[in-house]
Amino acid sequence: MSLREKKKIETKNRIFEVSGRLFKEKGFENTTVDEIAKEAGIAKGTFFNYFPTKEALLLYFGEQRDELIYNLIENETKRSIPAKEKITNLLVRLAESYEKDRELTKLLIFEYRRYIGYSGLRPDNSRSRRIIKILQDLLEEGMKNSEVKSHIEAKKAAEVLTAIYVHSLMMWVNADGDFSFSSDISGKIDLLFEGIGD
Amino acid sequence: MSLREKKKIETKNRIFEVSGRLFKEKGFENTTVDEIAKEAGIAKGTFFNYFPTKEALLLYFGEQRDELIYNLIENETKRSIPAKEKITNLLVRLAESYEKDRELTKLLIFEYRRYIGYSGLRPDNSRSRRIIKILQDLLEEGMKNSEVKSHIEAKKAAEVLTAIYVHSLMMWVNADGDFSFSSDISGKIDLLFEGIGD
DNA sequence: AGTCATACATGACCCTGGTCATATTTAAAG
DNA sequence: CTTTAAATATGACCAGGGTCATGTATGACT
Repeated sequence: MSLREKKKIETKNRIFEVSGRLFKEKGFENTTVDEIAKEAGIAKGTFFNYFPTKEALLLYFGEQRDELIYNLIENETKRSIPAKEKITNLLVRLAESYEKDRELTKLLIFEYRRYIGYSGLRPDNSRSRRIIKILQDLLEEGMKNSEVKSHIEAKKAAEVLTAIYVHSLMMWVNADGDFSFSSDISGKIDLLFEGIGD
Repeated sequence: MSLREKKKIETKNRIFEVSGRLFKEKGFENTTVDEIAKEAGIAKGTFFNYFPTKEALLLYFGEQRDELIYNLIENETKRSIPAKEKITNLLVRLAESYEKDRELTKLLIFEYRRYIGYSGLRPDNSRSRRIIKILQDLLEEGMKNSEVKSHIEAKKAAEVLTAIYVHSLMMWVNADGDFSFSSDISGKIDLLFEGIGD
């Protein structure tokens, strides 16, 4: 590893850490790129060598967290409990991981979407793709164990679960602890498993 | 109505119409407040007397459309067909109303979420509250007609339906006509009505 | 009709995200 | 060791959203 590579990694990390701190202190909008650069000890223009836009910091934050969480969670889904419980635990666990940095999480959820919406890029959307894949696998496993009806389309059901999760997460993040995510989403997953048609 | 009130309404409408046209032509980001103001025949600073931010145009656009659509749709739900079909028709109808202005819709969906996220207010959230209310009413009616299980919590089920709708709408808007919203959401509503647990 | 208060219009200015010509540092080649 | 190439750093500058001191138009009151 050359000096260049080493310094590059260090600088990027320093920018990332400084910005994370400032976002928590003052919020995303009230934090300027200029002050991030100053605190990180670089020129403002240099910032953009590392992150293409201010919002890209949020994406990076999301990526960093994802790597950590999904590995933990994928291990967890290997336990021998019914599919429904696994799914609920997974989604509750996911939500809990956001508790520590609630403000950043809120920003990530809302700004991330804005960024995608404006960029004109077809969102790779690997994040929700990944959740859907995990849920789909769990559902297919549940089919093998006769816990999930075998004729349903697992991908579609996984998309429904993802929709429930995302929507509930947004309500929860906004509610500032006014209700229990766990019992809220459990109730909704119950509805899906049991069905509401008479 | 004084001359002042009259001119105020006219100016606001003119700004709104001009901006709507420019957004379609060039996109939201590529349209500047300066050119909107010029085309509307006002000074740039005057624009902000009518709309607090550029993004507020999107919210206003959403409000205007809502008034139109919900009235049409509330009438439609009075027909005598099963609850499930009513719900599906409602959501498909809602989505179809966005077809004409797909790009604006995409922006509106994202911007609306951002607005909620940042408002710091407990979101009155009248938009999704309204959808949830309509869906809840439909579900309760379905309970009376033995089309929906009577022991379920209608509000929670309505929230699940809303989550499915919003998530599917975003996927559809992003997919640029790569799949049929109608059959996608019908399949998901089927899953919810039938249940996936074995 | 004249005066005063209020609402609205204006455009110069400010701030911030981002750009890019220029300078500096590091690594590779001879 | 010297030269060249590539990578990175810098800060002046630009564009666009938004602000606000100043000017103008309208309405209410006498």
